[in-house]
Amino acid sequence: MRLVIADCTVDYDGRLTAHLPQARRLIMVKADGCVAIHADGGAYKPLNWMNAPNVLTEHDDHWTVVSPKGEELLITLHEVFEDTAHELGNDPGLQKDGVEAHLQELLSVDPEQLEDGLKLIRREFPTEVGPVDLLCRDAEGHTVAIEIKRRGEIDGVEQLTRYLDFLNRDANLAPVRGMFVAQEIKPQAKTLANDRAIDTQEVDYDILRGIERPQQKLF
Amino acid sequence: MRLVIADCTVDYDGRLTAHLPQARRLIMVKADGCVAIHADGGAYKPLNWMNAPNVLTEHDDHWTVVSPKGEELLITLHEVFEDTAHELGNDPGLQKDGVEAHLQELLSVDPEQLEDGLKLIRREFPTEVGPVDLLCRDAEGHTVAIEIKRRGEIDGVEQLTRYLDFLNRDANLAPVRGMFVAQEIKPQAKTLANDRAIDTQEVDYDILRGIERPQQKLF
DNA sequence: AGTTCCATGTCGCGG
DNA sequence: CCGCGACGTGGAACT
Repeated sequence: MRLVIADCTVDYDGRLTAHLPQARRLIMVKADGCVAIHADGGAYKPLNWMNAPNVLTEHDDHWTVVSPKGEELLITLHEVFEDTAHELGNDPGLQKDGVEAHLQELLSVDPEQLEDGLKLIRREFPTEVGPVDLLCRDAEGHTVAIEIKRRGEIDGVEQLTRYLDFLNRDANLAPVRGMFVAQEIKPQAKTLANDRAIDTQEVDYDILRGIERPQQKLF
Repeated sequence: MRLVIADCTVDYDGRLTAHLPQARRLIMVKADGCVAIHADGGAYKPLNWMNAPNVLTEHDDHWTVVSPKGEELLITLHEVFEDTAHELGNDPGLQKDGVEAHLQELLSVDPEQLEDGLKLIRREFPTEVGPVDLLCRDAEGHTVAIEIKRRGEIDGVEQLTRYLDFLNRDANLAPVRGMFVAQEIKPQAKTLANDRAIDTQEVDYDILRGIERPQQKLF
């Protein structure tokens, strides 16, 4: 990884056209060839960047970075204050916990957490417009399509609505009702779901995780 | 901006729980207090980060970064290879061109680029489910709701469909037809729009921009 | 390669 | 401060 601190001007021409006036910034060049221009604020997002793969060419007072997709970055260097490089090696990578896949897994193990008598038919049940997170049968034998999100927003309700449209065309499954499940459901999403007779339910990840391993709670 | 190259182990506990095994990485601390842990690849996104505001506390062999929202980052330093700091000052910021807002502006000036006889009623016409980009009246006096995207995908068609639902409940406006406009419309979006009797139209940003300043083209 | 959907999305704007 | 939509979204999983 190469780190350059410099007064620079930057021009980007690709998916849009953008320009950075002269200022002191960090230019980061990673081993995979990607380039990022950072200011001293604005979270982790750079002001400007080029994703790998790229061809970086250094001239006297400017660099050009060109991607095979026709994007181009021109970095004009007015004064360089530091220019260092370090071998970091391959990173073992991030281990995550607590995302949607895990929520889905927890609920597929025990759908009754959502409603008494609910039994899993299939996880990731395929339809022509994509897979339904959980397809279940309720206590009365009716089919229930369940969409799971970490955060329930209007898009998720639309997605479930499309699934329901298609599922209800299948005489073996119809009538199919919908259930929208998330750790947190936004008011607008709740309203839209209601309007379409889709049940909504908020779930607590920590409680579900606890339920998954009840033996750990005995002591 | 402070740049540290070090062998480190990182634990994050916040919106999710995550862990980074020991490896050599860049730790970037910006003036606003945000922290990012970068590997030597993976585009501009860091492996792990904390957005400002934060409290960073340095101990002998580890740092803790705590945000007021209850997120926490623990960086254990095994060996430090470089630790530098630079004053960058405030950045004048990025100047952009070519995004949706600009497309909307160009088309609002001259809706006839989309269809002969089309007249603007209002830009960002409000409905209960959000603002319609352009509301127009066509040559026959009928209302047309126009949704503009840079890239036309299925979500945009859904969005326009919701607007049409609500607009058509207004007796002063109904019947309202829809037009979906983008620089590029994906096949699936086109199919869905067709199925719902929504016109689709692809526009060329450069041509529109040229049309906006016809006087410049006279010479 | 093309498409879909998730994300610790981030960012900016309007209420 | 929250809600909502755009983003040069990026990235992964799947067809």
